[in-house]
Amino acid sequence: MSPTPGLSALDPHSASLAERTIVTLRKAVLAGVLVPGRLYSVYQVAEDLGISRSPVREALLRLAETGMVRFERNRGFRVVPPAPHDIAEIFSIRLALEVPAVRRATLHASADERAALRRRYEAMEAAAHSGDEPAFEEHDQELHALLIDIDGNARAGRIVANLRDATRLAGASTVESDRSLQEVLIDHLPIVEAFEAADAEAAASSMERHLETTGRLLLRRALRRHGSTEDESSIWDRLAGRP
Amino acid sequence: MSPTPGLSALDPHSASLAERTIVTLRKAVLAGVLVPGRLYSVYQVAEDLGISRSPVREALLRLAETGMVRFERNRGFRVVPPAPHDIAEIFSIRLALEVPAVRRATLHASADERAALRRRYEAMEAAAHSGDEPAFEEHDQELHALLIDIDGNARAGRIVANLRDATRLAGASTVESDRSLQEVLIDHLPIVEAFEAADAEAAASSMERHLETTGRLLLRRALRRHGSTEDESSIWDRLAGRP
DNA sequence: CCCTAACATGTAACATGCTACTCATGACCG
DNA sequence: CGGTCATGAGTAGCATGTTACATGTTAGGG
Repeated sequence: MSPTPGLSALDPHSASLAERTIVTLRKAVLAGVLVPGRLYSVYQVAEDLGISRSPVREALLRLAETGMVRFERNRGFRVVPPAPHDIAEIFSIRLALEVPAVRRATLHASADERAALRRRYEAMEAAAHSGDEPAFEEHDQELHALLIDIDGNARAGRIVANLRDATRLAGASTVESDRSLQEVLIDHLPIVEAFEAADAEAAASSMERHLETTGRLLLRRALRRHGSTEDESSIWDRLAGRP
Repeated sequence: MSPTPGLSALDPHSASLAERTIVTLRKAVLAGVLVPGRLYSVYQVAEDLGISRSPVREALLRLAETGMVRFERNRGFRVVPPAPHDIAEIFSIRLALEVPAVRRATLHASADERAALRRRYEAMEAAAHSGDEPAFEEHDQELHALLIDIDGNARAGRIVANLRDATRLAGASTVESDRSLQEVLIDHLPIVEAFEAADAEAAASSMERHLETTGRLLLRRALRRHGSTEDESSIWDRLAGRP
């Protein structure tokens, strides 16, 4: 059969409804439409979205696995902001995965990949200058994702993406109160520079520093929000310490 | 379609039905009741188990997330044995997570926890001596789980458990062909000894050695099964290398 | 004989029905 | 007045109905 160039596909076959619902619900949570702590029902959400309960339940189950949401049998479900301990767990794992990933990625990156990372960083930069925080967060996420992609470990990529999701609630709208976008931006710069210079060790240690400062910051916030008097460093060192 | 003999009876009577179905299906896969490659349907499995499609679908979706199973829209689902690349991915992640976890666990373990680990090892030992491979595998899994438990990172524990599951297919019934239970057992001994001696560095490096030898072994097997001529070390180093 | 397309079959994905449970409320009793 | 218990509303979890689609089969045209 003769191929028909230019007629490849009408969009990547629209994902399943459940899949799209995950995205929708994530946005709703981040936008504050779904308030942490309040009790919701699958019933109600399905009606609001104009779809049936099945895909909604499926989406929520997925989000429940990341810890973003918790089901209460015969009661409903809640959006749960991550507790301090969760933050520490998450960043401990991210440190373990992303630091070696960046080291390997730096060693094996192609010219195209270097250019792609640079473009991501410049997108972050632009978003920072125009003060577009949602876009900034988006590009931040994708920069991290790209590095893991280059490393070639798709599973690790999915794990890290899920972990990031779970922490979004702890950071999102309060980023600017503690740290300007500029500060977060320059936190990433050494990673990108070391990556481009093919200095794997420098890239790895830059990533380590970046994740540690970000993690500790979010941990402090979570402790404050919880009204806990516990010490940040003791929790951090216990779970994410690297002696 | 043909029935699936040997697939019946939901084991424990607790938790949700979907949860129990996950366990049942995992066992069915490991026992070879659900054959890799063959096309099954939710409909059929539900009937064999004497329950409805909902919990079965939910369970399969969970297993699909770990990569143990793959859905094909409007076709059915398959059990997929891990490809060589998957094995390398999985062990790369396990190395990243378990090595630091053991290091921290060793530093912070209580006397009770030391005793518990010792008991696990002795259980492995007993299973090895009596040649009970399923029990051996079980205790092996639980020894690793216990170490992560002691580290206190529940998320990491779940991640590693899922990864282990995904590789079970690659190892399971063929352990003895390449390696005796005794060999696997003594592979664990230095970890336990270092743990008891509170020598964190030794425990970490023993774990690293253990995971590397096991991972490489399973990788070789997967390559052979795939009829691939690719080099074990090039794949391994690319994904799990630690320069 | 090859190619095409209508058709039949079987399925995941989605929609809807049903049930046992949780919990708030308030009447009733000590 | 405080505590117990019926009761009713509302839900997750499970069961079942429905739909759109991917694929194997086969009839029909060249």
